[in-house]
Amino acid sequence: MPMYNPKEIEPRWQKYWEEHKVFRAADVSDKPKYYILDMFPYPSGSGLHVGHPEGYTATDILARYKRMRGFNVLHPMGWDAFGLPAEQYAIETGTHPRETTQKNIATFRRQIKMLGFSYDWDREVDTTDPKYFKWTQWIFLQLFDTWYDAEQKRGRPIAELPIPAEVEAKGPDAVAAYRDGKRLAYQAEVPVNWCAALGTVLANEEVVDGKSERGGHPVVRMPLRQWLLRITAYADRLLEDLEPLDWSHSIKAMQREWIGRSEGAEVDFRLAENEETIRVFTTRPDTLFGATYMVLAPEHALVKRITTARQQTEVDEYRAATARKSDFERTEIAKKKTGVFTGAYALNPVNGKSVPIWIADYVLVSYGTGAIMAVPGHDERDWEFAVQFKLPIIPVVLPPQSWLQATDVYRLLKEQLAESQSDGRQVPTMSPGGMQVVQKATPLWDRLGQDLGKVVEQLYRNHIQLFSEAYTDEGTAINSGPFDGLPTAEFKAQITRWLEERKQGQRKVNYKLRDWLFSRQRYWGEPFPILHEQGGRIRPLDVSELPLTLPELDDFKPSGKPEPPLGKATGWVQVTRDGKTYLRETNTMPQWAGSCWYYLRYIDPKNDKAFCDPAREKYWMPVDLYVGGAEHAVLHLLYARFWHKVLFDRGHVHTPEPFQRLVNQGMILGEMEYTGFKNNGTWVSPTKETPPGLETVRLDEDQVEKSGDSFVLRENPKVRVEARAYKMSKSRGNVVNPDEVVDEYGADSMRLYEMFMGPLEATKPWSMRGVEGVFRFLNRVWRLFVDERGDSVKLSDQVKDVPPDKDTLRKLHQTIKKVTLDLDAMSFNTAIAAMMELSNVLTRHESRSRSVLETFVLLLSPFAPHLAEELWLIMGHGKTLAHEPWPPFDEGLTREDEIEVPVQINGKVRGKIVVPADIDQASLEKAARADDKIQALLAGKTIKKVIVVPKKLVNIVIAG
RNA sequence: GCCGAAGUGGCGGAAUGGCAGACGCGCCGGACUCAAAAUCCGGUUCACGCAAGUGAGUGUGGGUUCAAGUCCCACCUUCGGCACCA
Repeated sequence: MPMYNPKEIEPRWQKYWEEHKVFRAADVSDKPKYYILDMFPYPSGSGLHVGHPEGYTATDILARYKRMRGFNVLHPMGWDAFGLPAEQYAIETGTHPRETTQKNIATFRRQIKMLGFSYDWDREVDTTDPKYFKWTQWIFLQLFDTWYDAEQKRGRPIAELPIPAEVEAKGPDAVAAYRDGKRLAYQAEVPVNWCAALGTVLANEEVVDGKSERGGHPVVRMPLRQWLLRITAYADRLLEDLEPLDWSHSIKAMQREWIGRSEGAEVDFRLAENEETIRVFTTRPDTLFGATYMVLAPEHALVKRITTARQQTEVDEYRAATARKSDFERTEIAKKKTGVFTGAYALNPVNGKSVPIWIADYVLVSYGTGAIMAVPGHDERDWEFAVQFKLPIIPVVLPPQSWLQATDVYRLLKEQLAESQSDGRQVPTMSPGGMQVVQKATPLWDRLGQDLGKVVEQLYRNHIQLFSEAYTDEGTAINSGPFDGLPTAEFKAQITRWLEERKQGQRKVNYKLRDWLFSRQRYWGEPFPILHEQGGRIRPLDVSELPLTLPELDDFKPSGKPEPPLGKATGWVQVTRDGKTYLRETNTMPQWAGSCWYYLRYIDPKNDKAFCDPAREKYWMPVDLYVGGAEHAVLHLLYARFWHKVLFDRGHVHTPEPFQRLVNQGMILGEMEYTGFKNNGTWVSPTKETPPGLETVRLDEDQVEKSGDSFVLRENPKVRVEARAYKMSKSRGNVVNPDEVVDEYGADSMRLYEMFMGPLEATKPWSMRGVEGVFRFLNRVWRLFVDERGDSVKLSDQVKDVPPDKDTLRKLHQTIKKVTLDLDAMSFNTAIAAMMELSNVLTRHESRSRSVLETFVLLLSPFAPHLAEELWLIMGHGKTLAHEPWPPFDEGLTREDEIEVPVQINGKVRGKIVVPADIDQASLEKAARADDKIQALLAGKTIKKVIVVPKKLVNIVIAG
């Protein structure tokens, strides 16, 4: 009974591939290279998830395809194995994270191998392997040894940093401190997100809604000495170099937004009372004349010095309250603005007017200068604040009429006008605000020729308080002294020059991007290769001392204080060098570190002299295609690009960008679920906000039916039910385990289904029935070759050494063409559909041409490699098909002899004609007109126009 | 609120401005079978009709065009990201 048996076939071929090293990438080769990379996984304890193999299958298909197209393909896999869960588990059970990690890696490796991916396993990397993180530490030392030369726009060795004479004069300590302050890896006392439950500091991006991303524990802000990486120095280059990359528009947009470049000016406001100045950043220097107050962030250093005695208590209280709030709370309660007056005043540099200085938590200390000039007329936040605290509002930008006429003021006056013209009756009810508008408008009415537009404009100029919101776009300057009448852009340029001439301001570019908080108070991470001398001097380890491995610990429990657990390893921490005693850095690197450069290590994974051999780097880089989940759209990709640029500046890699093309696979959701709702036992339809406390009932597919736009209960069609697929999660119980799928249908079916579900980049629900569908397809393919009724596995008698008939040959070449073009476009689902069509055609034939079947196997082989290898073997080939040339197609053979062309009358299909494929335009029109049905419909009508699209259609336009 | 992606049969989805629904699932009918499963063949957007057919139809409303799922404008919904960034 030689049935298709993936359980037997698949392990056998996996063993063959491994033993024969079929997928080894040559380090040097005359062939063109193709580097195709997957985002390597974090080997979690729960094993592989069906989401992982989606991207891996896509890249594997392409890797196999590219090999057949004659490329030397680099397709590696590895493990991003440092991470919190293993340490969390160690804290709970005392198991060493290394042990947990190795176990998890073994599971992942087994699961990934079971799917038959063509990885070059000799290149496997593991970020927790000292042979690997030796070079992670080495790259950190490169960052430590680099400063950013803003003039040359590149990172340079710290030894080349010019030391100012006055620093030099203060001695070697001052010079060292100066250097340390310029390095790309530097220490600073920064307010960090301290998570007591995890016993660690989290990066901003690891904090979601004021809670830790992992575990959902509360997070508070506290100042701590930390390592930071000066990624902000590279902000401009990270932005500019994004442009030419072949990445999706949306990922580029997300990165751009994250970097958040904004152009504007820094302006200095002198204090009224003393010599202090407050520097603010603004993107709208053209609104300076409308600055009626200033706001400092509560944490701003100047607050202490400027607060007057009278306001002291209030300010202190406000500052204390702010410090207690997490970032989350600060934004949560953002609906209503809060703040207090400091008692101090500053002088507006453009007109010398005195403006009050407030503090408020809507100003962030970490952006710009931590202080703003408030222009309530033209900034929404300032408007709200000014209304709240009754601060003056001065309009300095005249909005266009289109905006003015969309305001409540305009609408109100218009209504008023209509009322009075109709019967002169008083408007029965009018708000006090409305009354005011009318009252202010009345004297203007006759003076401005009863022009409503002019009246509203005049009201805007003189009574801006009547309006309900700030106008924040560009317009024409008003109330701005000599600058009146200038359009915004021109004004900005002029005022910036004006400020620069008076040394009161300058052009300035700001970024949302912050320096990267690079240290963690954890055990399971790369130790920093840094020694601390008493007195604060730091000394990097020598390259020869790398790798610096982790000390063994008895327990991994956090101290509950911000001190990292490595501090417990006293023997490890104390070091003597050249007779001096040093303390090792006890922070460790974050999980991102290892993943920032792994793609380089794959190129030369065993090198112990360098992170990567330069000649090999030159051959393989950049990565031609990088595939992974969109969750890494910003951080991983931004961090990796940053490290790559530093390595580039320091001459270690030859491309400024690591990943030429990036594709994000979509998420795979659980199976579609139907949910009904019951209230006290009675079925109810869900509403927009379904009240809590309703009983939810999982419904079977045949209990529901479609009615209009929604699904309803079959037994009671008045009751709507919810139909949707959810994210897979343990708690929902809708997780699909690849082991089970492979066990039941085999790896080839799993692979094929993952690709057949829909476009790679789309989010799509899983369906076990769908897996069964592709499994049936593979069974049909098997039966094309093998007679299942025979006693042993051998080629079916129906396969004959005969040339194919014309139709089959055409279908074959059409399929080759379709599959080839679809692979190049990564449209895997339609390529599979094309192969299904071919197999459907072949199934119908009693006898099958051997040459057609051979070509078909080659087409199928990247998708279902095990089955394809087996069939190739059955056809009598002695070795793997992995390096067989990809079948070419003959364009001439794909063409049909006859085609069916629709004939339309006024755009509606009214008939179809069969004509020779190479028919000329005139004959096609003639044939269309000659068709019986068409003639009948045309009888007695006037033809206005005939459109003939060669080989496509004829459209006859008639009158009436 | 802002940015991005997407809305097509019962479901997943397919369609260089040129026959909407390829392919698969599900369902219906038939063949094979004592029967079932598996397999093979046929049908399957909806409405009306015995049928030939007719009409409607790609989130909604407008527009461009001989022709719109596809292009333009406005809006709605869902998903992803960002969110007091001055």
